[in-house]
Amino acid sequence: MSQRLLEHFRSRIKISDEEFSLLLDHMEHKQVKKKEKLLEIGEVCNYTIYVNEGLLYSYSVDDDGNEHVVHFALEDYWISDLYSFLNRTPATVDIIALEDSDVYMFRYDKMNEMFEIFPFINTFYRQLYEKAYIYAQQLLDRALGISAIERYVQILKERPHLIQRVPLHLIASYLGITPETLSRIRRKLVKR
Amino acid sequence: MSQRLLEHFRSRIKISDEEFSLLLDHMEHKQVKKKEKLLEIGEVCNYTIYVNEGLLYSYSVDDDGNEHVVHFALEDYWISDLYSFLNRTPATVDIIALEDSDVYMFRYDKMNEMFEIFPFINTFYRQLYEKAYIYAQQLLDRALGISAIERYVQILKERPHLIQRVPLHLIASYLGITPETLSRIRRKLVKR
DNA sequence: CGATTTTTTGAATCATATCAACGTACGTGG
DNA sequence: CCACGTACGTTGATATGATTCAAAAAATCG
Repeated sequence: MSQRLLEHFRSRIKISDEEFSLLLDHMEHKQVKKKEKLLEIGEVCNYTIYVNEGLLYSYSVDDDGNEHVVHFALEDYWISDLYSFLNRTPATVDIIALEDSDVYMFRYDKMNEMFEIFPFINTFYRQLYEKAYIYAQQLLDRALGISAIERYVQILKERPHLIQRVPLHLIASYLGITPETLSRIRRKLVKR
Repeated sequence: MSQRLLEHFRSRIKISDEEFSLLLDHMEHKQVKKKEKLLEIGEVCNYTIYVNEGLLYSYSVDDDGNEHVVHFALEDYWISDLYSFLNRTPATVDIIALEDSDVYMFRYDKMNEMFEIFPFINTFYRQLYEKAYIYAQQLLDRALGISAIERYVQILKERPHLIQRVPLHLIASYLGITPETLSRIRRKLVKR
């Protein structure tokens, strides 16, 4: 069911049922199995992915081979390697399903066509990226300004579902700390 | 002279001289003196500011009273408190001129009007925020994944002008480290 | 020039990483 | 459906990088 996706668009722009139906024709619908890889480092990213059901995440690998989780996308989130997608350069992240998932995808080839057929998609994406940018800035501000324990508490508050559905070592990686440190933080918090 | 701003638009969208002229009529042009404040924490942010000449920066103040530099905007950059601007909520940053500057500003009241008169502005902003989002993500990835010294080296490489024009304690604040640590990092680097 | 701001230096302390070991849970093939 | 292997989480000891506080040196401003 694409009800969630329709609501998602309607929260930002005016779109009729017919327009939405037409738009859906330009998207791809896919079921992905847990652990399935939707993008591999080095490939050019051809999709922006909307998560209708399930949970995907992306991670980069640094020069020392350390993985670093960049983004978790659960229901109603988008995920992609935007830089690779827009600039047609090799992706710097893997995107992998953490759970069996149901996704809708925009293919790069169709983007420009879409912006012509549906001018309102510009408005939609402008608003989407405004929000994404603001959120990234907030995370950055926190990453630099507050301690690991406070960052964990923030995430507990803001995205509680994440903690329930994601293994702790991935949360640690997302927070930029080691699993050991996260374990110790959690012990401290329980004691309180 | 608004030549730089015209180029700035033309790098993203098609815009005729007349359209640009009309667009300019919807913007405000201002000279600001060094140390002048363009936005104060608590106010609602009414502008997105384009830096034509000079250098502005924004910083937040955390619960412990520590200032944290969020953004440096030199020539051809934009600066604002986007969350405050879009949601009409109190700003969380001050915006201050670090040098005498020359800026063009979009006022909030006129934004919706502008999106109607100039539909291509949606496209422009979409692309602007795509880029801003990507950059913020990169910074975040670095903030969490690499050490202070590597972050400083990165900024040296990517925005060398910044180091030349901005006091080091503000660079330190931007990197999320203390001025003392930055001083020690620089000593190490010189020794190499 | 004097006053203020900026940068540097040193010593003690704190937060987090690292390395190593162990316990637990989990799913997968037999 | 059980047992084994792998993935996940915790704990301890030690090392490292960054902060804090105090002070002095250097640069900049009016």
